[in-house]
Amino acid sequence: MSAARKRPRASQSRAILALDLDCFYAQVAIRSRPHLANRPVVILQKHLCVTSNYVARRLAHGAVQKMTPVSTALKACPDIVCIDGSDLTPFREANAEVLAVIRAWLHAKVTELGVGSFPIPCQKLGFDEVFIDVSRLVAEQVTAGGRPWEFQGHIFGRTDDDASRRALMVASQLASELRKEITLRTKLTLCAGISESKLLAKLAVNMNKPNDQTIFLSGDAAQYIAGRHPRSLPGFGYAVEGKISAWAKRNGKEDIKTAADVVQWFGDGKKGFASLAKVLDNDDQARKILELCQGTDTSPVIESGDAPKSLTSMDSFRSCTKIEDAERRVTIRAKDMVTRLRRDWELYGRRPKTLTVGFRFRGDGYHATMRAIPMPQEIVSLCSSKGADAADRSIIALSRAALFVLKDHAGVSASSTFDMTLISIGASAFTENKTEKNATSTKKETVASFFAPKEGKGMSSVCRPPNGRLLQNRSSPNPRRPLSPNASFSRCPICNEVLSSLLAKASLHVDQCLRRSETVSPARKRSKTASNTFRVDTFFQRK
DNA sequence: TCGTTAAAG
DNA sequence: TTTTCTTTAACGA
Repeated sequence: MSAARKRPRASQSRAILALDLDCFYAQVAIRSRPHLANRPVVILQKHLCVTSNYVARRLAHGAVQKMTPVSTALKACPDIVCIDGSDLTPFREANAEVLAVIRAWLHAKVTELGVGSFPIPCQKLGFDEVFIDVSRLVAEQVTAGGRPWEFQGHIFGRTDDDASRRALMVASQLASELRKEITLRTKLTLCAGISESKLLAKLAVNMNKPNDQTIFLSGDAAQYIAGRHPRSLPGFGYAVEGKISAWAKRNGKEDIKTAADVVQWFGDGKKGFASLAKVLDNDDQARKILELCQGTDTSPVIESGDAPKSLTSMDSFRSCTKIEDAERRVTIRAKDMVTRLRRDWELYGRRPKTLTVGFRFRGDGYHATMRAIPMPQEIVSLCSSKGADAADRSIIALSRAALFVLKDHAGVSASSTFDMTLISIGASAFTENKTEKNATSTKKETVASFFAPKEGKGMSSVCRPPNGRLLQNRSSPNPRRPLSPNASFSRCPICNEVLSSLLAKASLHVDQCLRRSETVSPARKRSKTASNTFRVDTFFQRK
C-alpha cells in the first residue's frame, strides 16, 4: 500500500539477534545439581532471591520475583530449595562457555559459505545476554540462495518490506539453529529475539519465554513503542524517568505514562530535541531517548571480546565499625580478586594497571565512593606467578593496599570511628602482555580448549581456588550435598552456623541473623573454622 | 588518568 | 524501587 512512499532502504536494514538465557543463575545451578531439576529453586544473594526457576515461579504464583526476600519466598512456597549464589564463578564460567559455543558456531557458519572470513560482532550484556549482528551472514546466505526461506518461531508485528522480511526469515533460521547448538553443547536453554535493531530484538526476546524465539517485524514498531511505558525501553532508565517526571510536574503535565507522551512533550523535530537536551543536560542522550521513544535504534552491535574490561569484587552489609571487621572483609574481597586475577592471567596474559577501592558509609544511602591508585607491582607479579605461596602473598599485598586506601581516603583506621556499609575492590586498565607467549597466540587456544571440550565434570576443576591456608572457604565451588531434600544449604550464609534441616526454622534463623548481623563479632561466630582461619591482624604484624 | 553517574542484568 | 553483585560506557575535570 504505502510501501512505495516509505522508501525502505533494504540495503541498510540490519538483522540483529538478541539471545537471553532462561533464568540464568537458576539454570546453571540446577545443571550441576540434576536432582533439583523438577523442584522449585531460588538463588540467594544475602537474604534475597535474585533468580528463581520456572517451577518456583509457578508454585509461588508470582510471589517470587527478582528481588524477593527469602522469607517471602518461603511463605509463598515452603518447598522451595535455596541455593547460595554469592560465588559468581560458576555463572561467569557458564557465560564463557556459551560465548565460546556461539563464536565457534558463527565461525563454522561463515566458513561454510566459502566467501572468505569476516567478523560477526557479539556484544555481551550481563552474564546471560548477547547481541549478535548477523546482517552480513544473512546477506551472504541470501546471495548464495538455495533453500526456500521461512520464519522460525513466533512472529510479532508486520512489514511491507520484502527484503527485510526475507532477511529476518534467514536470521530466524540462524537463531533457531544457534539456540539448538547452544542447548546441545551447554545443556542451557535460551530465548532469541530477531529484528532489525537491538531495541526491537530485545523487546522481542521477552515475548515468548522460556526456550522460544520471536521475530519482530518493524512495520508498526513506532505505534507499538508509542503505547508502552518508556521505562520498559532499554536505555530509558531510572534517572531519565526522574528528570522527565520532574519536568512534567513543573510544567503542569500528567505524570509520564507512555513513550508517546515523551514524543508529544518534546516533539520529534529539531527544537523539541533541544528542549529535551536541556532537561537531560546532554545532547546525545536526548537524541537517543527521543529516537528510542519512536522505536528507532541505530546503535551498532559492539564486539565485546572475550576478556572483561574490569573485575570487581564487592560486599555490602548492614554495619562495619571495627577495624578488624574491615580487615576481614577486605581480605575476603582480596582473596576473591586474586583468584580471578590469576585466572585472568592464565587465560589472557594481561595485567591490570589500576586498583580501585570502593566504600560507602552509613547515612550515605546508596552513594558509594571509589578511589583509584596504580596497581602495586608486587600484586601483579605475584598474580602472574605460579603456586599457592605467591597467591597467599598477593592476597596479603592486595589487602594491605586496599586497607591503605581505606585509611588514606576514607579515614578508616584503628583509631577512627566509622560505620561502613560497603567495600569493593576492583582491577581495571588491563594491558596486553605482548612480549609473552601467553598473549594473543595462545589466548584463543586457551579459551576455546578450556571450555569447548569439557563435557562431563569440567566446571568444578576449572576454577580451583589457590588452595590457601588462608580463610577456609565456606562456599567452595562444590559443597557437600544437603542431608535433607528440603535443606539446600546447611549453614547460614550470614553467620555460618549450622542450620536446622527444617526449612521454616532455618529461614527464621537467617532472617533474624540478618537483622542483628554485622553487629556481632564475626570471628567468634565462625568458630568451626576459626582455628584454621587466617587472621589478618597477625599477618600484617609479621610482614 | 581519576572519579562520578547511569544503565543493564 | 535501594535490596545484590557485577560490568560497561560516557562525561567532566
